[in-house]
Amino acid sequence: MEFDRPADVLSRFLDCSGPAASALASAMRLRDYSQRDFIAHQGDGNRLVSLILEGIVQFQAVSAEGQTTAISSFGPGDLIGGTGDLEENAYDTLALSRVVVLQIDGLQLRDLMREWPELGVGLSRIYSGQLDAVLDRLAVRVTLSATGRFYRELLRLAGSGDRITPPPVIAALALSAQTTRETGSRATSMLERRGIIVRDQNSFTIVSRRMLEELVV
Amino acid sequence: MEFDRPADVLSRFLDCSGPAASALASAMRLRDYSQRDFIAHQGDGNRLVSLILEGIVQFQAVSAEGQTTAISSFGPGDLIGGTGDLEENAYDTLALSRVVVLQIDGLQLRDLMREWPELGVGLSRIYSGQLDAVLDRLAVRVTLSATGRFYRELLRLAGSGDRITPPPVIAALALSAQTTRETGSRATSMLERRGIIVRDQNSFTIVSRRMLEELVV
DNA sequence: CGCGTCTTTGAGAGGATTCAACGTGTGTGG
DNA sequence: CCACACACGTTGAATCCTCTCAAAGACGCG
Repeated sequence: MEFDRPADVLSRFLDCSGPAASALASAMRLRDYSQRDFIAHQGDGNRLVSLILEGIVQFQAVSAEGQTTAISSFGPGDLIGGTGDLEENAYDTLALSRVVVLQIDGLQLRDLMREWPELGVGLSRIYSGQLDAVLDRLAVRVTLSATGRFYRELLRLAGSGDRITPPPVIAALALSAQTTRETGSRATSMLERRGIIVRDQNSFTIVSRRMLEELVV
Repeated sequence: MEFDRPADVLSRFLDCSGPAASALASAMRLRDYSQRDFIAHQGDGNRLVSLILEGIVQFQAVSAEGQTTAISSFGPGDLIGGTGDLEENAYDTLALSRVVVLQIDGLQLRDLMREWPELGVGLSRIYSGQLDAVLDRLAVRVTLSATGRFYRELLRLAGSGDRITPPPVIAALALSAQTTRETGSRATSMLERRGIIVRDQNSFTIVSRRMLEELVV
């Protein structure tokens, strides 16, 4: 991916014409972050708009007591930062892996959109998709129990298959289910005791998908 | 507002030219809902995109045990429904007051955007604003305590003034702070006991805004 | 080998919800 | 006009879900 010209990448992600993509590309700067870099901090203004080309970006909030919880994570094709209207973020933005983005100032993007309206088409599609995803996540957070969310993430990870290789990292799964390692570990061993899953050295097999699905409450 | 021509309203909300607004307006249907009407149910597909002209729309999730929690609420200028990509909503959409919307099928909107790219500019601005708002709300949900969220909603309701008339409905406030009536009531009477607010028959006065703000944790 | 990360399990604490009961006001239908 | 249902508010008590703290072992890496 990083060998493509930025304009091509933009044209693909935003589904826009060559000239528009070129104009935008020349206004954006390529930037990369290594794993665990902070892209933005809680309290920063988010004037900068970044289009993720590669890697996973996670938003996480730290509560008053200091524990951090993952709010949401985004990948290639997603936009982070945005309006520039909002005063500041209520969360940290960090790179979960090596991350490559194209960045532009929010106001400058707005100006460019006036010149190349078609850019808005792709942007609105992306934003709308992210909005749906986040709303869904919020609904799940409110509706489901901690273990329920954990099981749900497990099912999502398994996809349509029943085997997960390599075995998932409990801590990471728990974090993305917005709970703690310990809760994840307890939930997993409960599944194992009940025979709903089988674990071995290098894989994770769902024996009874139905039973697992019933635990998502 | 309802006396304006739809095209004018659209032009204002989407910040687009007259012709584009007219084209869009002729493809959208005006529709209104009375208070407490369901606009969409949990599990429905959301092919339909609605632009809110008037009224407040609330998304609420019902958990397995049956209690409902408000996820987010939107007002005039906001968009509900969306991509059409997502299979189904994880929440109910209901009218909190009388609501007037302009509706269009999501796919049809996509076609129109191909013809009038400038529509995307306004749409992306709206979506991006909503995304920020929802992310903020998610962060708050994860970070703050139940009473903290309640106090925060109270401050938001008060705006820059110190007096709220008519006095807010505790139950509604609690719901929008994603907690229960009881917790809201307890939080309120605590404020009163400590002299941070004063309540009478028909108003609600914040005596010490600073102290109230300190309780938002 | 030491270090850091991951996992596991137990015990404890705390926050928030749930259940229950009661008083109040409002609107509706007989 | 009155009885009644219904939503709201208040308070107490109990419960339960999660998180925190703690400790210990396994594993991979430099």
